[in-house]
Amino acid sequence: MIREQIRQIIKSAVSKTKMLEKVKKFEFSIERPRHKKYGDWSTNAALIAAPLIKKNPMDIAQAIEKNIDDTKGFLDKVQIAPPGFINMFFKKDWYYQVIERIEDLDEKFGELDIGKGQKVLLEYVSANPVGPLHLGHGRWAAVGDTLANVLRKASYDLKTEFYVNNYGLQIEIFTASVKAAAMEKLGRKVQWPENAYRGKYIHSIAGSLLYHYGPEIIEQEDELRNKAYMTELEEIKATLKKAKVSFDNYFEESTLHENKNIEDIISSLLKKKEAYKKDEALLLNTSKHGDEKDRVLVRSNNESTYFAADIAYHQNKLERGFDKLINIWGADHHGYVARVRAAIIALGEDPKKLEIILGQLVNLKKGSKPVKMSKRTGELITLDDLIDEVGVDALRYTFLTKSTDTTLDFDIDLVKEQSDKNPVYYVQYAHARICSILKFAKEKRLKYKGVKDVNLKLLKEEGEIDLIKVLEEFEEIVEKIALNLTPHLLTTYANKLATSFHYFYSKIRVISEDNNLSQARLALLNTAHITLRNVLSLLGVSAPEKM
RNA sequence: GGGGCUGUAGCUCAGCUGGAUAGAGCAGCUGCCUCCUAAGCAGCAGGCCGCGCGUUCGAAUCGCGCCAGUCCCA
Repeated sequence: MIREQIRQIIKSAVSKTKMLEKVKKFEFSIERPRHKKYGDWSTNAALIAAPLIKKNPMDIAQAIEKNIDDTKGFLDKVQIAPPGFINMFFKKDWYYQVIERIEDLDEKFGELDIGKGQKVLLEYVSANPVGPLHLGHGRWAAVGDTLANVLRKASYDLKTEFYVNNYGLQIEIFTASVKAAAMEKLGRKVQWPENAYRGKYIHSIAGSLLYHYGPEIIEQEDELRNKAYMTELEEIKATLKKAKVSFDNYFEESTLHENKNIEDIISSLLKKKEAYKKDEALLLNTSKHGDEKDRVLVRSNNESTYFAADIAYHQNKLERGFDKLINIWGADHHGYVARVRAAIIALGEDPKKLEIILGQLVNLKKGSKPVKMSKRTGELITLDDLIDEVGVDALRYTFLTKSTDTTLDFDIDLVKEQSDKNPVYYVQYAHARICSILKFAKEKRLKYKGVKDVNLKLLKEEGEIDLIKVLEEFEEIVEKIALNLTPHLLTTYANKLATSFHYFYSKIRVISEDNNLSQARLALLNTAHITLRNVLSLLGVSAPEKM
């Protein structure tokens, strides 16, 4: 990328000054200045150097500037600005090159090789299959899916996974609830379990099971349990599909029990002397590895804990050869992070392989009133309903405008009400406008010849050059997201790109009497089209041809 | 009591691996459609970047302390 090329140029200029020969570590930044008057790129090298060699930063800057060797010839001018910035201005020719490159790369524009050779497993959503997905799940679905798209674009060998919690107390209560609902349907006397799930969906699952398997299913305990949660899991998958989210793998917790993975992990931890007996229970020595206290693996009634299963699960992931495990967890699980990390250390694995994105929660609101989200009250707004109400595009985009670090107030009324003015439409509208111009060109029987046969030098308006500059940033955005796991930067960029395009659109007419100029502008339009399409595709948001 | 996250414009939020005049959307006000879609553009107004101290040539950004909100654990 261009940033590294500039870094090399500055580096060699610095070494030619011979000022920093005695300095061992010299790190400076290459950045895009906020204001145009400071050029296209800028470096603080002189400011960093000043205290190291006790010289005036302006003098150092001047010395560096004199030694800049622009072999590729894309620098128009270099300026020194107080207190010691070196600002570089690029020739327009350099930006014309960007157009050629984008057109050439097309849908590959934005691809990077930074992740090459790294196997990554991204686990997210992982909702218990005992009820429909709700708003909070939707946030992680959108964030996780887009993050996955970006990581793949950055050449990571990525797999996505949904951990299905189909074992344990929750499932038993859920099964008992479905059973009670089924019996009620058959007119039998029912004792609803304590803490029963009471939602409408419980009754519809019961109805569906009775319809497909007859009343006998009620008495077949294992069958009932499996069919019940699998029915719900299918619902979850359908909702995910609606949200345009798909997983490479659904990993069922029960397999860890069936394959004795949990037993194995426990005996191996005992052997390593990481686990110990206390009273009748078995504990893992997590406090030795940074957790605040030791945690129970097996209770005194001889049942293994959820934690034990989770250790086995993570071990399983590592055994599958992943170099990095990324988990997206809701912030309410944050107390869990330390103990899972500790467990990984106890297993003798590298805890750095585990990266956990703790996503803050979503508060659902209707107007100014908070809406309680509980699976058991039965009164809950499902993700499915929500997609119907606001649309996938608006939903995904909205979720991706916020950093995972912020608690999100999601006001249904507001999102519905303002849907016309939602930022997603602003971005999509830019795409529709591009298509509209292309359509108009077609009507005029004006055929774009391809960048090789176009005189790009005709592009010299401010609105044109500025647009190219924004297009060029796309790769940096992909890089930043992949390295920092911050997919929300994509909407910030999408918005910037749309703004730049809308400005271009309002100032510059693409199709005109001047044929050569029209061709040049069609080249630019084409690259804007490619970039916007690629951005929207990473976001999982549709790119409409008209609106 | 301990911990995670947050505190930036009236509202919802970007920016936070330190940079030169702090941004967007919504809400408000003023202009702009005989011309590729006005779901747009241009402009106005709106900010002790929670508070204090520190580090630095330079702090919304880093460190420490405090205050507030939220969630988790006790």
